[in-house]
Amino acid sequence: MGVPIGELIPKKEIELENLYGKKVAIDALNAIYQFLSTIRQRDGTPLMDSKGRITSHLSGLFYRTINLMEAGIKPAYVFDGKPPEFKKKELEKRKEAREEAEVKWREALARGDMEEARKYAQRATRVNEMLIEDAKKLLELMGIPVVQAPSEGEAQAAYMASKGHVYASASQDYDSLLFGAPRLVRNLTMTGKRKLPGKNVYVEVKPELVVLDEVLSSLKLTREKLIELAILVGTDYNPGGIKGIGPKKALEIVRHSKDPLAKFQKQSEVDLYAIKEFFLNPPVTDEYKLQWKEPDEEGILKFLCDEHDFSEERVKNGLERLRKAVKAGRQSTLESWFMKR
DNA sequence: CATCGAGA
DNA sequence: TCTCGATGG
Repeated sequence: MGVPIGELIPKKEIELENLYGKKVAIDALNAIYQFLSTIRQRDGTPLMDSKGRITSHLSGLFYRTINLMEAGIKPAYVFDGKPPEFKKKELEKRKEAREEAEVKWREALARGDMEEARKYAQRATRVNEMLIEDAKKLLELMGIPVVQAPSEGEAQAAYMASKGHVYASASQDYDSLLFGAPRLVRNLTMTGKRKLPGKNVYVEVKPELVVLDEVLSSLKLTREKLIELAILVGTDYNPGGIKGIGPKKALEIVRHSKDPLAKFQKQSEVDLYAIKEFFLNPPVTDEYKLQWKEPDEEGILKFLCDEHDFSEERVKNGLERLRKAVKAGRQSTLESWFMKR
């Protein structure tokens, strides 16, 4: 699940309003996972239509995207392409963890322990091709740009941000910083009240802004050194990192060593230099169009209500808000265009 | 995640 | 008007 360097990263809480008028590239899979794991009943069952097809992600995408648009934020969703070969190990590890969680989910259900059941159900969250296709279809109907990354979505989002085509990359993970995103927004798809795991306590979750330059200057590192640090503590491509090395130690090592990967390469099964190269120069594409169009309201009603049993009243209400938000966005884009001259 | 409505 | 728990699909 991304790089465990959160404790080293300076970040500042912001308000949604601070992102008014900004375009952001959202890591679609990251968002979909969040929706799938949080939008559930208390026993952990996800939302489903009458045919048993999961709809939690559609609900989350639909309402959250509308809320972002209403806040004047223009989201583009970036979907993963083919994962790099050296991610296989991590993907297998995740699959095993999910299968284990699924067993525990069933056990907790049988005991009638709903709290535990929900916890493990969340961990058992799986994303398949069908879910992705449905998500893309909904976003396209909504007139929201869908970007297909050749490889990692985070890398593509970072590229778009570094080009200045979007203000920031949005994800829970810090990987896009390694990929060179000048700005990262966290908590964009899960802002609001959230239950703390374990305790029955709710906290207000606000979006966080992470600025790459500030990260680097506060840690006194270059981006290359930050990548090396990440590789020492573990990335999706070398899960677990180097045994016995946590963020603190890793920071010392990369600060003082010219080539920190060298002495750890022999005790590592994976090619650490290949990982570094991947973070520095990931496959990305220029083939994307960032255009927010009028939603296809009839298509959305057909898709969400007829096919997936959403409430017509709620969807129509959402569409009304979306239509207004798109119009307001147009207006503000036009204004700023005239302001520049 | 979101919305909704009951009850303070 | 606000908070909270249930429900949505």
